[in-house]
Amino acid sequence: MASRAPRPERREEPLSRERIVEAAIELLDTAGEGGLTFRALADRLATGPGAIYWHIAGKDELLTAATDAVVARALTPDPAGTQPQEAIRALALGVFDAMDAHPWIGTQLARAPAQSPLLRVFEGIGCQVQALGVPHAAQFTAASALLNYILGVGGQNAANARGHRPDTSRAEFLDTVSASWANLDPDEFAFTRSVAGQLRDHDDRAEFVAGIDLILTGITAHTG
Amino acid sequence: MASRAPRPERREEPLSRERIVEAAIELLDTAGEGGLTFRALADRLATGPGAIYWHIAGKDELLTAATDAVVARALTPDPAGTQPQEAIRALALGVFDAMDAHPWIGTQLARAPAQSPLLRVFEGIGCQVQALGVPHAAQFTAASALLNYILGVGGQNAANARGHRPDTSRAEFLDTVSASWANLDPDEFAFTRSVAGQLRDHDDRAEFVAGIDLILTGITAHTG
DNA sequence: ACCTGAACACCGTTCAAGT
DNA sequence: ACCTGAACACCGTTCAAGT
Repeated sequence: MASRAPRPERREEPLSRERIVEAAIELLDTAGEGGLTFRALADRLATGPGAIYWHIAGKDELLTAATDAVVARALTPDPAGTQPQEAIRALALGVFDAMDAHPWIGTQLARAPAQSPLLRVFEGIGCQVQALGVPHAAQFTAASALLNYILGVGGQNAANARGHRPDTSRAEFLDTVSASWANLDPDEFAFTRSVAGQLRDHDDRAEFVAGIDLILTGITAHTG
Repeated sequence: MASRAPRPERREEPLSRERIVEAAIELLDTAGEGGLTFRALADRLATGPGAIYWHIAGKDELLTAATDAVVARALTPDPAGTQPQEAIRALALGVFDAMDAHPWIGTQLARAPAQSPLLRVFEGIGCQVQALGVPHAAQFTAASALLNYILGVGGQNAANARGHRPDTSRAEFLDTVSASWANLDPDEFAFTRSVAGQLRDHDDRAEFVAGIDLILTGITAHTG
Protein backbone atom coordinates (compact mmCIF):
# COMPACT_ATOMS: atom_id res chain seq x y z
CA MET A 1 0.00 0.00 0.00
CA ALA A 2 2.94 2.30 0.59
CA SER A 3 2.99 4.43 -2.53
CA ARG A 4 6.33 4.73 -4.24
CA ALA A 5 8.03 8.05 -3.73
CA PRO A 6 8.14 10.10 -6.94
CA ARG A 7 10.84 8.10 -8.59
CA PRO A 8 14.23 9.68 -8.32
CA GLU A 9 15.72 10.70 -11.63
CA ARG A 10 18.33 8.33 -12.91
CA ARG A 11 21.64 9.48 -11.58
CA GLU A 12 24.06 9.80 -14.45
CA GLU A 13 26.26 12.60 -13.27
CA PRO A 14 28.17 12.00 -10.06
CA LEU A 15 27.12 13.76 -6.90
CA SER A 16 28.55 17.23 -6.49
CA ARG A 17 28.16 20.15 -4.17
CA GLU A 18 26.33 22.06 -6.87
CA ARG A 19 23.85 19.30 -7.66
CA ILE A 20 23.13 18.89 -3.96
CA VAL A 21 22.55 22.61 -3.45
CA GLU A 22 20.35 22.76 -6.55
CA ALA A 23 18.25 19.86 -5.31
CA ALA A 24 17.98 21.49 -1.90
CA ILE A 25 16.67 24.70 -3.47
CA GLU A 26 14.05 22.73 -5.40
CA LEU A 27 13.02 20.92 -2.25
CA LEU A 28 12.75 24.15 -0.26
CA ASP A 29 10.72 25.77 -3.04
CA THR A 30 8.31 22.90 -3.45
CA ALA A 31 8.06 21.42 0.04
CA GLY A 32 8.72 24.48 2.17
CA GLU A 33 11.21 25.08 4.93
CA GLY A 34 10.25 21.90 6.74
CA GLY A 35 10.58 19.82 3.60
CA LEU A 36 14.35 19.88 3.45
CA THR A 37 15.63 16.78 5.20
CA PHE A 38 18.73 14.77 4.40
CA ARG A 39 16.58 11.74 3.71
CA ALA A 40 14.28 13.52 1.29
CA LEU A 41 17.27 15.11 -0.36
CA ALA A 42 19.05 11.77 -0.62
CA ASP A 43 15.94 10.24 -2.23
CA ARG A 44 15.87 12.96 -4.85
CA LEU A 45 19.52 12.39 -5.56
CA ALA A 46 19.05 8.63 -5.62
CA THR A 47 21.57 8.00 -2.89
CA GLY A 48 21.80 7.59 0.87
CA PRO A 49 21.84 10.40 3.42
CA GLY A 50 25.45 9.78 4.29
CA ALA A 51 26.67 10.54 0.76
CA ILE A 52 25.68 14.18 1.14
CA TYR A 53 28.09 14.62 4.00
CA TRP A 54 31.02 13.89 1.73
CA HIS A 55 30.30 17.17 -0.08
CA ILE A 56 28.65 19.35 2.57
CA ALA A 57 29.53 19.70 6.23
CA GLY A 58 25.98 19.72 7.55
CA LYS A 59 22.56 21.28 7.34
CA ASP A 60 23.67 24.78 8.27
CA GLU A 61 26.19 24.85 5.47
CA LEU A 62 23.61 23.46 3.07
CA LEU A 63 21.09 26.15 3.97
CA THR A 64 23.73 28.85 3.68
CA ALA A 65 24.90 27.55 0.32
CA ALA A 66 21.33 27.41 -0.99
CA THR A 67 20.63 30.98 0.16
CA ASP A 68 23.94 32.12 -1.24
CA ALA A 69 23.15 30.67 -4.65
CA VAL A 70 19.70 32.26 -4.82
CA VAL A 71 20.87 35.68 -3.64
CA ALA A 72 23.87 35.64 -5.97
CA ARG A 73 21.52 35.17 -8.93
CA ALA A 74 19.39 38.07 -7.71
CA LEU A 75 22.34 40.42 -7.49
CA THR A 76 23.02 40.88 -11.19
CA PRO A 77 25.25 43.92 -11.52
CA ASP A 78 23.14 46.93 -12.41
CA PRO A 79 24.07 48.86 -15.53
CA ALA A 80 26.71 51.49 -14.86
CA GLY A 81 25.56 55.05 -14.98
CA THR A 82 22.39 54.61 -12.93
CA GLN A 83 21.64 57.18 -10.27
CA PRO A 84 22.47 55.99 -6.73
CA GLN A 85 18.85 56.14 -5.58
CA GLU A 86 17.75 54.09 -8.56
CA ALA A 87 20.57 51.63 -8.03
CA ILE A 88 19.57 51.12 -4.40
CA ARG A 89 15.97 50.54 -5.41
CA ALA A 90 17.09 48.01 -8.02
CA LEU A 91 19.30 46.21 -5.52
CA ALA A 92 16.59 46.10 -2.88
CA LEU A 93 13.98 44.94 -5.38
CA GLY A 94 16.32 42.22 -6.55
CA VAL A 95 16.47 40.88 -3.02
CA PHE A 96 12.73 41.38 -2.56
CA ASP A 97 11.86 39.46 -5.71
CA ALA A 98 14.18 36.65 -4.71
CA MET A 99 12.52 36.49 -1.30
CA ASP A 100 9.12 36.52 -2.96
CA ALA A 101 10.02 33.61 -5.22
CA HIS A 102 11.81 31.71 -2.43
CA PRO A 103 10.24 32.74 0.88
CA TRP A 104 12.60 30.52 2.87
CA ILE A 105 15.55 32.80 2.14
CA GLY A 106 13.77 35.45 4.21
CA THR A 107 14.13 33.22 7.24
CA GLN A 108 17.63 32.29 6.25
CA LEU A 109 18.90 35.81 5.70
CA ALA A 110 17.50 36.91 9.03
CA ARG A 111 19.52 34.11 10.64
CA ALA A 112 22.72 34.58 8.68
CA PRO A 113 25.53 36.19 10.58
CA ALA A 114 27.11 39.17 8.85
CA GLN A 115 28.70 36.93 6.26
CA SER A 116 28.21 36.31 2.60
CA PRO A 117 25.72 36.66 0.93
CA LEU A 118 24.36 39.33 3.25
CA LEU A 119 27.64 41.12 3.07
CA ARG A 120 27.39 41.48 -0.68
CA VAL A 121 24.03 43.21 -0.30
CA PHE A 122 25.45 45.46 2.39
CA GLU A 123 28.41 46.31 0.18
CA GLY A 124 26.20 47.12 -2.78
CA ILE A 125 23.98 49.39 -0.71
CA GLY A 126 26.95 51.04 0.93
CA CYS A 127 28.62 51.92 -2.36
CA GLN A 128 25.50 53.75 -3.48
CA VAL A 129 25.16 55.46 -0.12
CA GLN A 130 28.67 56.78 -0.65
CA ALA A 131 27.70 57.89 -4.15
CA LEU A 132 24.78 59.80 -2.65
CA GLY A 133 27.28 62.02 -0.90
CA VAL A 134 26.41 60.90 2.63
CA PRO A 135 29.19 61.96 5.02
CA HIS A 136 31.51 59.12 5.95
CA ALA A 137 30.47 59.07 9.59
CA ALA A 138 26.82 58.53 8.61
CA GLN A 139 27.37 55.91 5.93
CA PHE A 140 27.37 52.89 8.22
CA THR A 141 24.10 53.91 9.84
CA ALA A 142 22.46 54.61 6.49
CA ALA A 143 23.47 51.33 4.90
CA SER A 144 22.54 49.38 8.04
CA ALA A 145 19.11 50.97 8.18
CA LEU A 146 18.37 49.99 4.60
CA LEU A 147 19.67 46.46 5.08
CA ASN A 148 17.78 45.90 8.32
CA TYR A 149 14.56 47.13 6.73
CA ILE A 150 15.03 44.69 3.85
CA LEU A 151 15.69 41.84 6.29
CA GLY A 152 12.62 42.70 8.32
CA VAL A 153 10.38 42.61 5.28
CA GLY A 154 11.94 39.32 4.22
CA GLY A 155 11.25 37.77 7.59
CA GLN A 156 7.63 38.85 7.51
CA ASN A 157 7.23 37.56 3.97
CA ALA A 158 8.61 34.21 5.02
CA ALA A 159 6.36 34.13 8.08
CA ASN A 160 3.31 34.87 5.96
CA ALA A 161 4.27 32.24 3.43
CA ARG A 162 4.52 29.71 6.27
CA GLY A 163 1.26 30.92 7.72
CA HIS A 164 -1.10 29.92 4.97
CA ARG A 165 -1.57 27.05 2.59
CA PRO A 166 0.45 27.48 -0.60
CA ASP A 167 -2.70 27.38 -2.70
CA THR A 168 -4.42 30.40 -1.15
CA SER A 169 -3.95 33.42 -3.33
CA ARG A 170 -2.29 36.56 -2.16
CA ALA A 171 -5.57 38.50 -2.38
CA GLU A 172 -7.35 35.84 -0.36
CA PHE A 173 -4.68 36.01 2.32
CA LEU A 174 -4.78 39.80 2.52
CA ASP A 175 -8.57 39.66 2.72
CA THR A 176 -8.41 37.31 5.69
CA VAL A 177 -5.86 39.36 7.61
CA SER A 178 -7.58 42.61 6.74
CA ALA A 179 -10.87 41.26 8.02
CA SER A 180 -9.28 40.11 11.27
CA TRP A 181 -7.75 43.55 11.74
CA ALA A 182 -11.09 45.20 11.16
CA ASN A 183 -12.56 43.06 13.94
CA LEU A 184 -10.03 44.05 16.58
CA ASP A 185 -11.05 45.79 19.76
CA PRO A 186 -11.51 49.49 18.84
CA ASP A 187 -10.11 50.61 22.19
CA GLU A 188 -6.89 48.66 21.97
CA PHE A 189 -6.29 48.67 18.24
CA ALA A 190 -7.71 51.90 16.84
CA PHE A 191 -4.84 52.52 14.46
CA THR A 192 -4.57 48.99 13.14
CA ARG A 193 -8.31 48.97 12.45
CA SER A 194 -8.02 52.25 10.58
CA VAL A 195 -5.44 50.86 8.15
CA ALA A 196 -7.09 47.47 7.64
CA GLY A 197 -8.46 48.73 4.33
CA GLN A 198 -5.04 49.80 3.12
CA LEU A 199 -3.70 46.38 3.94
CA ARG A 200 -6.33 44.68 1.81
CA ASP A 201 -5.67 46.75 -1.28
CA HIS A 202 -1.93 47.21 -1.03
CA ASP A 203 0.70 45.96 -3.41
CA ASP A 204 3.51 44.25 -1.48
CA ARG A 205 6.17 45.22 -3.93
CA ALA A 206 5.11 48.87 -4.20
CA GLU A 207 4.80 49.02 -0.43
CA PHE A 208 8.30 47.66 -0.08
CA VAL A 209 9.76 50.31 -2.40
CA ALA A 210 7.78 53.01 -0.60
CA GLY A 211 9.57 52.00 2.59
CA ILE A 212 12.94 52.13 0.84
CA ASP A 213 12.10 55.59 -0.47
CA LEU A 214 11.13 56.73 3.01
CA ILE A 215 14.52 55.72 4.35
CA LEU A 216 16.28 57.26 1.34
CA THR A 217 14.48 60.52 2.07
CA GLY A 218 15.74 60.37 5.61
CA ILE A 219 19.27 59.60 4.47
CA THR A 220 19.45 62.48 2.01
CA ALA A 221 17.55 65.00 4.12
CA HIS A 222 20.70 66.67 5.40
CA THR A 223 22.72 66.12 2.25
CA GLY A 224 20.95 68.42 -0.15
CA MET B 1 29.06 8.33 35.83
CA ALA B 2 26.09 10.12 34.37
CA SER B 3 25.94 13.30 36.42
CA ARG B 4 22.60 14.17 37.88
CA ALA B 5 20.76 16.93 36.07
CA PRO B 6 20.62 20.11 38.18
CA ARG B 7 17.99 18.91 40.54
CA PRO B 8 14.55 20.17 39.66
CA GLU B 9 13.02 22.42 42.25
CA ARG B 10 10.49 20.77 44.44
CA ARG B 11 7.15 21.15 42.76
CA GLU B 12 4.72 22.55 45.25
CA GLU B 13 2.40 24.53 43.04
CA PRO B 14 0.53 22.59 40.37
CA LEU B 15 1.55 22.91 36.77
CA SER B 16 0.01 25.85 34.97
CA ARG B 17 0.33 27.56 31.65
CA GLU B 18 2.11 30.47 33.31
CA ARG B 19 4.65 28.35 35.16
CA ILE B 20 5.41 26.45 31.96
CA VAL B 21 5.90 29.64 29.96
CA GLU B 22 8.08 31.10 32.70
CA ALA B 23 10.26 28.00 32.78
CA ALA B 24 10.50 28.09 28.98
CA ILE B 25 11.74 31.69 29.10
CA GLU B 26 14.38 30.75 31.65
CA LEU B 27 15.49 27.83 29.54
CA LEU B 28 15.69 29.96 26.40
CA ASP B 29 17.66 32.62 28.24
CA THR B 30 20.14 30.23 29.79
CA ALA B 31 20.44 27.45 27.23
CA GLY B 32 19.70 29.35 24.03
CA GLU B 33 17.23 28.70 21.27
CA GLY B 34 18.28 25.09 20.93
CA GLY B 35 17.98 24.47 24.66
CA LEU B 36 14.22 24.50 24.78
CA THR B 37 13.01 20.93 24.49
CA PHE B 38 9.98 19.33 26.03
CA ARG B 39 12.19 16.92 27.90
CA ALA B 40 14.44 19.60 29.37
CA LEU B 41 11.38 21.66 30.21
CA ALA B 42 9.68 18.69 31.85
CA ASP B 43 12.82 18.04 33.93
CA ARG B 44 12.80 21.60 35.19
CA LEU B 45 9.15 21.29 36.08
CA ALA B 46 9.72 17.90 37.70
CA THR B 47 7.23 16.13 35.49
CA GLY B 48 7.04 14.20 32.21
CA PRO B 49 6.97 15.70 28.74
CA GLY B 50 3.36 14.68 28.23
CA ALA B 51 2.12 16.79 31.12
CA ILE B 52 3.01 19.99 29.28
CA TYR B 53 0.61 19.14 26.49
CA TRP B 54 -2.29 19.35 28.85
CA HIS B 55 -1.68 23.10 29.16
CA ILE B 56 -0.07 24.05 25.84
CA ALA B 57 -0.93 22.83 22.37
CA GLY B 58 2.63 22.39 21.15
CA LYS B 59 6.01 23.96 20.68
CA ASP B 60 4.83 26.76 18.39
CA GLU B 61 2.27 27.90 20.92
CA LEU B 62 4.88 27.70 23.68
CA LEU B 63 7.33 29.84 21.72
CA THR B 64 4.62 32.35 20.89
CA ALA B 65 3.47 32.54 24.50
CA ALA B 66 7.03 33.04 25.73
CA THR B 67 7.66 35.82 23.22
CA ASP B 68 4.32 37.36 24.02
CA ALA B 69 5.10 37.47 27.72
CA VAL B 70 8.52 39.06 27.22
CA VAL B 71 7.29 41.67 24.75
CA ALA B 72 4.29 42.54 26.88
CA ARG B 73 6.62 43.36 29.77
CA ALA B 74 8.70 45.56 27.46
CA LEU B 75 5.70 47.56 26.32
CA THR B 76 4.99 49.50 29.48
CA PRO B 77 2.70 52.35 28.53
CA ASP B 78 4.75 55.51 28.09
CA PRO B 79 3.75 58.54 30.15
CA ALA B 80 1.08 60.59 28.42
CA GLY B 81 2.15 63.92 27.04
CA THR B 82 5.37 62.76 25.36
CA GLN B 83 6.07 63.99 21.87
CA PRO B 84 5.26 61.43 19.17
CA GLN B 85 8.89 61.15 18.04
CA GLU B 86 10.02 60.54 21.60
CA ALA B 87 7.24 58.02 22.15
CA ILE B 88 8.27 56.08 19.06
CA ARG B 89 11.88 56.04 20.20
CA ALA B 90 10.80 54.80 23.63
CA LEU B 91 8.65 52.10 22.11
CA ALA B 92 11.36 50.96 19.75
CA LEU B 93 13.97 50.99 22.49
CA GLY B 94 11.70 48.93 24.69
CA VAL B 95 11.58 46.25 22.03
CA PHE B 96 15.31 46.60 21.39
CA ASP B 97 16.21 46.16 25.03
CA ALA B 98 13.95 43.15 25.30
CA MET B 99 15.63 41.63 22.26
CA ASP B 100 19.01 42.41 23.74
CA ALA B 101 18.17 40.68 27.00
CA HIS B 102 16.44 37.76 25.26
CA PRO B 103 18.01 37.36 21.81
CA TRP B 104 15.72 34.47 20.93
CA ILE B 105 12.70 36.78 20.65
CA GLY B 106 14.44 38.37 17.66
CA THR B 107 14.15 35.08 15.82
CA GLN B 108 10.67 34.56 17.13
CA LEU B 109 9.30 37.97 16.17
CA ALA B 110 10.71 37.62 12.68
CA ARG B 111 8.75 34.39 12.40
CA ALA B 112 5.56 35.54 14.00
CA PRO B 113 2.69 36.16 11.65
CA ALA B 114 1.06 39.55 11.97
CA GLN B 115 -0.51 38.56 15.25
CA SER B 116 -0.03 39.51 18.84
CA PRO B 117 2.44 40.59 20.19
CA LEU B 118 3.76 42.10 16.99
CA LEU B 119 0.43 43.72 16.41
CA ARG B 120 0.67 45.61 19.69
CA VAL B 121 3.99 47.09 18.61
CA PHE B 122 2.54 48.00 15.24
CA GLU B 123 -0.44 49.63 16.91
CA GLY B 124 1.74 51.65 19.25
CA ILE B 125 3.92 52.89 16.43
CA GLY B 126 0.92 53.65 14.25
CA CYS B 127 -0.78 55.78 16.89
CA GLN B 128 2.29 57.98 17.16
CA VAL B 129 2.62 58.15 13.38
CA GLN B 130 -0.92 59.50 13.34
CA ALA B 131 0.01 61.96 16.05
CA LEU B 132 2.89 63.14 13.88
CA GLY B 133 0.37 64.40 11.37
CA VAL B 134 1.27 61.93 8.62
CA PRO B 135 -1.52 61.85 6.02
CA HIS B 136 -3.78 58.83 6.36
CA ALA B 137 -2.72 57.30 3.05
CA ALA B 138 0.93 57.29 4.17
CA GLN B 139 0.42 56.00 7.70
CA PHE B 140 0.49 52.31 6.88
CA THR B 141 3.75 52.63 4.94
CA ALA B 142 5.35 54.69 7.70
CA ALA B 143 4.41 52.34 10.52
CA SER B 144 5.40 49.28 8.48
CA ALA B 145 8.80 50.75 7.65
CA LEU B 146 9.54 51.34 11.32
CA LEU B 147 8.33 47.91 12.34
CA ASN B 148 10.24 46.11 9.62
CA TYR B 149 13.41 47.94 10.55
CA ILE B 150 12.99 46.90 14.18
CA LEU B 151 12.39 43.30 13.15
CA GLY B 152 15.44 43.31 10.92
CA VAL B 153 17.67 44.53 13.72
CA GLY B 154 16.19 41.94 16.06
CA GLY B 155 16.91 39.15 13.61
CA GLN B 156 20.52 40.24 13.23
CA ASN B 157 20.93 40.53 16.98
CA ALA B 158 19.64 37.02 17.41
CA ALA B 159 21.90 35.72 14.66
CA ASN B 160 24.92 37.34 16.25
CA ALA B 161 24.02 35.97 19.65
CA ARG B 162 23.84 32.50 18.14
CA GLY B 163 27.07 33.04 16.27
CA HIS B 164 29.45 33.34 19.19
CA ARG B 165 29.97 31.71 22.54
CA PRO B 166 27.90 33.38 25.27
CA ASP B 167 31.04 34.21 27.24
CA THR B 168 32.68 36.37 24.57
CA SER B 169 32.15 40.02 25.33
CA ARG B 170 30.43 42.37 22.95
CA ALA B 171 33.66 44.27 22.34
CA GLU B 172 35.50 41.06 21.60
CA PHE B 173 32.85 40.05 19.11
CA LEU B 174 32.89 43.41 17.35
CA ASP B 175 36.67 43.26 17.19
CA THR B 176 36.57 39.90 15.46
CA VAL B 177 33.98 40.92 12.88
CA SER B 178 35.64 44.27 12.33
CA ALA B 179 38.96 42.57 11.71
CA SER B 180 37.41 40.14 9.24
CA TRP B 181 35.81 43.05 7.38
CA ALA B 182 39.13 44.85 7.22
CA ASN B 183 40.64 41.78 5.57
CA LEU B 184 38.10 41.54 2.76
CA ASP B 185 39.12 41.83 -0.87
CA PRO B 186 39.48 45.59 -1.57
CA ASP B 187 38.09 45.20 -5.08
CA GLU B 188 34.91 43.45 -4.07
CA PHE B 189 34.27 45.00 -0.65
CA ALA B 190 35.64 48.53 -0.73
CA PHE B 191 32.74 50.04 1.19
CA THR B 192 32.53 47.36 3.85
CA ARG B 193 36.26 47.69 4.49
CA SER B 194 35.90 51.45 4.83
CA VAL B 195 33.35 51.15 7.63
CA ALA B 196 35.07 48.31 9.49
CA GLY B 197 36.40 50.84 11.97
CA GLN B 198 32.96 52.27 12.64
CA LEU B 199 31.68 48.79 13.33
CA ARG B 200 34.34 48.16 15.96
CA ASP B 201 33.62 51.31 17.91
CA HIS B 202 29.89 51.57 17.51
CA ASP B 203 27.25 51.35 20.18
CA ASP B 204 24.49 48.96 19.17
CA ARG B 205 21.80 50.79 21.01
CA ALA B 206 22.78 54.24 19.75
CA GLU B 207 23.11 52.84 16.23
CA PHE B 208 19.63 51.38 16.51
CA VAL B 209 18.12 54.72 17.53
CA ALA B 210 20.04 56.47 14.76
CA GLY B 211 18.29 54.19 12.29
CA ILE B 212 14.90 54.97 13.83
CA ASP B 213 15.66 58.67 13.58
CA LEU B 214 16.63 58.29 9.95
CA ILE B 215 13.27 56.75 9.16
CA LEU B 216 11.46 59.35 11.28
CA THR B 217 13.19 62.07 9.26
CA GLY B 218 11.96 60.43 6.08
CA ILE B 219 8.43 60.12 7.47
CA THR B 220 8.17 63.76 8.52
CA ALA B 221 10.03 65.22 5.53
CA HIS B 222 6.86 66.14 3.70
CA THR B 223 4.82 66.93 6.80
CA GLY B 224 6.53 70.07 7.95
C1' DA C 1 38.05 9.05 -3.62
C1' DC C 2 33.48 8.48 -3.20
C1' DC C 3 29.22 6.16 -1.98
C1' DT C 4 26.00 3.14 0.94
C1' DG C 5 22.71 2.52 4.48
C1' DA C 6 22.28 0.77 9.10
C1' DA C 7 22.76 2.73 13.58
C1' DC C 8 22.99 6.41 17.25
C1' DA C 9 21.32 10.02 19.88
C1' DC C 10 18.29 12.91 19.77
C1' DC C 11 13.61 15.44 18.69
C1' DG C 12 8.08 16.71 19.11
C1' DT C 13 4.05 14.47 20.00
C1' DT C 14 0.66 10.86 21.40
C1' DC C 15 -1.74 7.97 24.43
C1' DA C 16 -2.97 4.19 27.53
C1' DA C 17 -2.70 4.02 32.14
C1' DG C 18 -2.70 5.93 36.49
C1' DT C 19 -4.32 9.35 40.47
C1' DA D 1 -9.22 16.93 35.77
C1' DC D 2 -4.66 16.36 35.60
C1' DC D 3 -0.35 13.87 35.40
C1' DT D 4 2.99 10.02 33.99
C1' DG D 5 6.33 8.04 31.02
C1' DA D 6 6.84 4.57 27.55
C1' DA D 7 6.33 4.48 22.66
C1' DC D 8 6.01 6.31 17.83
C1' DA D 9 7.62 8.55 13.94
C1' DC D 10 10.59 11.30 12.82
C1' DC D 11 15.23 14.16 12.71
C1' DG D 12 20.67 15.29 11.80
C1' DT D 13 24.77 12.97 11.87
C1' DT D 14 28.26 9.20 12.05
C1' DC D 15 30.76 5.40 10.46
C1' DA D 16 32.12 0.70 9.20
C1' DA D 17 31.88 -1.39 5.08
C1' DG D 18 31.86 -1.44 0.31
C1' DT D 19 33.42 0.06 -4.73
